[in-house]
Amino acid sequence: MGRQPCCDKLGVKKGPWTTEEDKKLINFILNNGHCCWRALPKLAGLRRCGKSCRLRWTNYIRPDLRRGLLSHEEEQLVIDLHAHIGNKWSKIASRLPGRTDNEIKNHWNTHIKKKLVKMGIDPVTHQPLNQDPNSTDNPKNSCSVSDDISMVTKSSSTKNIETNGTTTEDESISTITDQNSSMDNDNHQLSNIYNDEEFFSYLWSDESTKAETPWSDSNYDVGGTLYHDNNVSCAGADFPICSPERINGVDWTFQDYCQDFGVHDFGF
DNA sequence: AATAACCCCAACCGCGGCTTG
DNA sequence: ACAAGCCGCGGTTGGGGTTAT
Repeated sequence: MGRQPCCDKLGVKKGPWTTEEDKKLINFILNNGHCCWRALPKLAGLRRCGKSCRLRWTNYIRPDLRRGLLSHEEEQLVIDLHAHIGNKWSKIASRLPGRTDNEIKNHWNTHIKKKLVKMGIDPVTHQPLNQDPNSTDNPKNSCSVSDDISMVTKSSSTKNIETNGTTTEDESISTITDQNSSMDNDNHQLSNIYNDEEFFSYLWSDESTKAETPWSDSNYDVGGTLYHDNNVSCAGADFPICSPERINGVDWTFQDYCQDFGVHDFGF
């Protein structure tokens, strides 16, 4: 009955990944994809459990990741999405290309949360801290916050966030869009997301996946049919290279990604 | 210079939903 | 139908790095 055990708990390594382990993981996934996380460690010669490999790949190694702090616009988007859907980090991350749920969660807990509290905003309800969360009063009367955050707060506080997963939309999204109207091209993607009225119904639904992110947008699906364009030879092996992807107005290739987060150290 | 306090984030843990046999 | 296991998600933590004293 049932499946085989996921992994042999005995002899499974824990803790920080070494460069050597990363190299093995990258080499294996680039050559074979990650069709099955359970089998991957053994096939790749890693003494890790599949879960750990998946985490390492999705949160750190994945070539489409953007490193570094979240931009101001990304931060605003996170705040607004959080006001709508709460701690659905994976869904929030699906709207920030190159960002992981773990990264956003960390950023929320270490930066945004504190920032909101400092501004007198409850990071859970997105209401002013001294105001009854159920109240529909205009928060502007009871709270003074910075322009950026107050805009977000205003938008979220004029909305009924219900626990059953439905919400009554109003002009809040366009409010934010107005604010973003002065953004440069790099930020248009984000403002478009704000402006996407269908987006929030997408988020509420179970249909939402990461299918719209650049990563799973076919170009980076190493588990499937991807790397269709070119190959590059390295250390006697052919590594597939994806088509350039446009993120925030910049054309990226797999090599760019690798260089950006240091995979060149592995010999790519 | 030493050390205490704080910050940050990679990685682990546990749970729920889904899949498999 | 059901038990066992996988996968993905959100919460939490440990330790390295940084700043303050």
